[in-house]
Amino acid sequence: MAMDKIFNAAEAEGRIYDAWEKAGAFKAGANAKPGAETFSIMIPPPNVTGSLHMGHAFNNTLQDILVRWHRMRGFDTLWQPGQDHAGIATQMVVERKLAAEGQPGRRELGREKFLEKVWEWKTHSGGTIINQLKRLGASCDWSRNAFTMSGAPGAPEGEDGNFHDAVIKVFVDMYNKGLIYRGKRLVNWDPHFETAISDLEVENVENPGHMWHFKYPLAGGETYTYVERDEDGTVLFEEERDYISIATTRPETMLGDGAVAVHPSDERYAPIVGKLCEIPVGPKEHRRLIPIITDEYPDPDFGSGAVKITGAHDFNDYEVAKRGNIPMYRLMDTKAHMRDDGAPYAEAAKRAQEIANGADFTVEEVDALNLVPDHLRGLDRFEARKKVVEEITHEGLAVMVPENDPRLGKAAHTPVAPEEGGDPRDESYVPLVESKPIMQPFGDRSKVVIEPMLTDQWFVDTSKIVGPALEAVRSGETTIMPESDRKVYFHWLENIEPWCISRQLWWGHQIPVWYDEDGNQYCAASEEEARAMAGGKPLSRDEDVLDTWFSSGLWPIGTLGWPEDTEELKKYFPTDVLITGFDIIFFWVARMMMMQYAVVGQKPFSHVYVHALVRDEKGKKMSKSLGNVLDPLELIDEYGADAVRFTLTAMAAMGRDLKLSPQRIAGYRNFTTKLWNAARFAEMNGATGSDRQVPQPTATVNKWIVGETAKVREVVDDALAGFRFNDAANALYAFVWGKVCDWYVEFSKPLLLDGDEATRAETQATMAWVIDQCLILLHPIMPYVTEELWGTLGAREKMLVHADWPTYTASDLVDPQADREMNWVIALIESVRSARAQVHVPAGLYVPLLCTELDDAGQQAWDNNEVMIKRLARIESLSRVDALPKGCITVAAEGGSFAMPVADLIDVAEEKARLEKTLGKLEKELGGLRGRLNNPKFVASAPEDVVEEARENLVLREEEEGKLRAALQRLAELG
RNA sequence: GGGUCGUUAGCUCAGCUGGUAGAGCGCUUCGUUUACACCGAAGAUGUCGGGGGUUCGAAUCCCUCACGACCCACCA
Repeated sequence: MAMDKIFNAAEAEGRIYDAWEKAGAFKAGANAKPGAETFSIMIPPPNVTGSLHMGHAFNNTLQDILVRWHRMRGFDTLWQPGQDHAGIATQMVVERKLAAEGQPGRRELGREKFLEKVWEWKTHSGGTIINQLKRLGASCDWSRNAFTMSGAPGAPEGEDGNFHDAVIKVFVDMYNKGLIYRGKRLVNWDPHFETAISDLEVENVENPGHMWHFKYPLAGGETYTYVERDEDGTVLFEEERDYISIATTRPETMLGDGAVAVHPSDERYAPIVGKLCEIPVGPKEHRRLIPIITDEYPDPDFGSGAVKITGAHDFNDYEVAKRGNIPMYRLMDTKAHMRDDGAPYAEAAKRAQEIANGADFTVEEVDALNLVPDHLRGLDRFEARKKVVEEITHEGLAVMVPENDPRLGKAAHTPVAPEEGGDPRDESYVPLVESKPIMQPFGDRSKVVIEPMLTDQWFVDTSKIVGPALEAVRSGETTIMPESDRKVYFHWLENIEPWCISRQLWWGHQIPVWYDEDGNQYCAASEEEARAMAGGKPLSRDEDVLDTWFSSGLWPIGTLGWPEDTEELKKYFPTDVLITGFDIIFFWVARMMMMQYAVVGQKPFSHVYVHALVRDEKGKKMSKSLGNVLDPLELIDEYGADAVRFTLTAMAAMGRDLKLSPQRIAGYRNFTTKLWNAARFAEMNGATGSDRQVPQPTATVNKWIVGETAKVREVVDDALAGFRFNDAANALYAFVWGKVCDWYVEFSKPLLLDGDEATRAETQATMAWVIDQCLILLHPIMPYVTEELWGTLGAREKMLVHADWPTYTASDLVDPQADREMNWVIALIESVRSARAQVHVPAGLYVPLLCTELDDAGQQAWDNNEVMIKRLARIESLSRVDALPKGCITVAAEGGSFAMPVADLIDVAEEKARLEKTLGKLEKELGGLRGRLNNPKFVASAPEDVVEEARENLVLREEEEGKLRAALQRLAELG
């Protein structure tokens, strides 16, 4: 049956993938040689909510290449797939779905019912990305597909793995070792999802904002002399003040101030340190007084040099408050609305005043106090901010400056006229509100401003487990590529902060800690155990679940059955390579390193290959909001999975962003077509069904291509071994297109069509073998076309996916004689074609070739390859002559001089120009060579082979130069 | 503010441990020769960001400047 002219990817891909799966081709250990080494890769588990994007396509293509390559080489290979339960993302998706369907919401359903809904959703919609990965051609062992919530309470049938057991066991063990603790800390609070999140889940974004300046009046109307001096102590400014000036970007938090801090060395405020000042907001009759304290934190050169301390709503203030035993008043609820609980303001303020005056207090008591004035209670924090600013300004306690004060910036704001007070000096004074960019923290999923919040959370004491993770990379036990990411890894781990692992969500691994009535903790793998520990006291379980990354941190062991001592764990752990994007080095890579060492005392993987981000053709990050997203599935539909994979591979140079354009993919789709047609040519000429033996041909071309094949095999193996995926892809592209298609197929035509029986048979066998080698070597990158051709071109014992990867070497198969000869032939053909084209000899015209001199090697090369040269260079005949007739175009070859007598065809001036141009280039080269060789220092200090090479080069170039000059000479005689 | 990376042909990028610059796309001219027009043949284009230095020799190593990107960070 005749083959089509192109590969029908859309038709073939599904069929081929099914065949692979049916054959169990991807199963762990499939195609392993007896006693083989193992090779294992853990897939970075995509979120169950995820769908395949370009980053996944890239990431998984690279993994698949390594996996297929090892599997073909006979390793005992495992590519472990699975999904992550993705706490926040999944809970969000299900809640949205419930809302869209008009079903009862999460809170109405209650925890248990809601979780049922999540599992339901997971069962029906959680497999999307698996099918998408299959379309890419990912050869994961799907029979082992894992899920980070498998085996959790409430998990339905089919989700009965033991990942949950692993997570719980790790928590309990770490708790017992003192590596996990609970405490009231200031954490990043996401008011949208109403949960704590870790530092890593916060994105700091610069936005235009304001900084207000307010006056905190001194208690009892006290005054002091405020003096500013320059470095020499000269007085710049001096006035009597009854207030201290405070700058803030968050006026609403003033309600929770516990103190005002100045730097101990700041002489401006020295007279008032230790005194009390008044928070200029809230009901007048209950104005709170707070102490002015000293702390190293305030920078005297920034703003007024005085900082308000709100320990419960700012990370810096929190530290200051801890140092100074300043009460931390929490102002907001879980939605970041101003608190609306507890006693009325007057009562709370009274107690706060006692504390400010020195009364003893506890953290719990302070946290219970609601210092939000009654009329602000329940307001959104931004609403409250507006009100606070208004009230203070109206009262005349904003710092006033002239309208033209540079600090005001360009942004106009309506000055609020003071009802009383204000600055008496000039009516045109306005409140000092600086417009400036402010760094604000946002939740990476909610996109809502994060609120620092004082809450009880669970933490991993990372400082205690970070050591081995650092040491492993320092010592090279685990390597991280590229180097720059290794530095990033170190930098982060060397400055590691405690990891907040509790989330106020429902979808996740619930923390295995129970409390009795007195608040004592019982950490155990089950409620029964906890109860036993508590001596039968009534217990209630901690409501929180664990950060998703806590469980994905256990991915390498959890997917292999730990804590059970499984065969797989013994065989495939530690894994060999982790391939991942730089964006999750901290989230995932670093945590896996820490956790695996903490739990099983071993590295999770030997190599980490960090790849770049896929961007659009303009270098922009692909994002839905920008609308520049390239959907890998659409691209696969249009160009085929092989083209998409090859493109990503060819562009996978380490360390840089990868800008993807459809045009590029089309180019590699053309490459698959090229390969297809080479195979088609082979098939049409009976060059199929290689018997897997390396051919031992006699014809030079055949010897040559066998050697070229061996060379590229070595290049590909070396490249893949070094994770230089692009080098492998480019070498194969150059070989298949540039060597096999451009030359070998062309050379073979006269042999196959007109050669004698033996030559034909030999060429068929060689070509069949070469094409097979192309398919084998390309298979890891382009699995579909290659598998299809493999099946088409012969009856095989095994599918290509399990074909034996070759081990022949260049030193075995390269015939230096054949190599030289073919290079000579190719150079001659190229020279003839070039000369013809430049003087416009009609492309189809066969012309005679004259030869004035030709050495033995050249003669032999000609004789061995005459038919091929004649065909490809369009030569009619070769004759030896003593002198060239007038009007020739000359062609130089190593060891020979050729010419084409085409006097009636050529334009003398054009030919002259051609020769001169060539000569010009040559001369430049000669100049460089002579310059170097005439330099005694070069000859003395350069390595011998370099000098030798230069010498040889010089001889060759000079020979060429001579021929060109002779040709010009003849031309001159003609003209 | 700290860190990392980048600046090479019109575009997108390769160039490992220094030996004198490459690929793909695009462009120009020619071509339908029995694998392929998703093709073939022949071409053109670079003071390798600027400036110093080390070296016989630097796109490649060092210093410096400029521009760009990304990551981290508490300046109220």
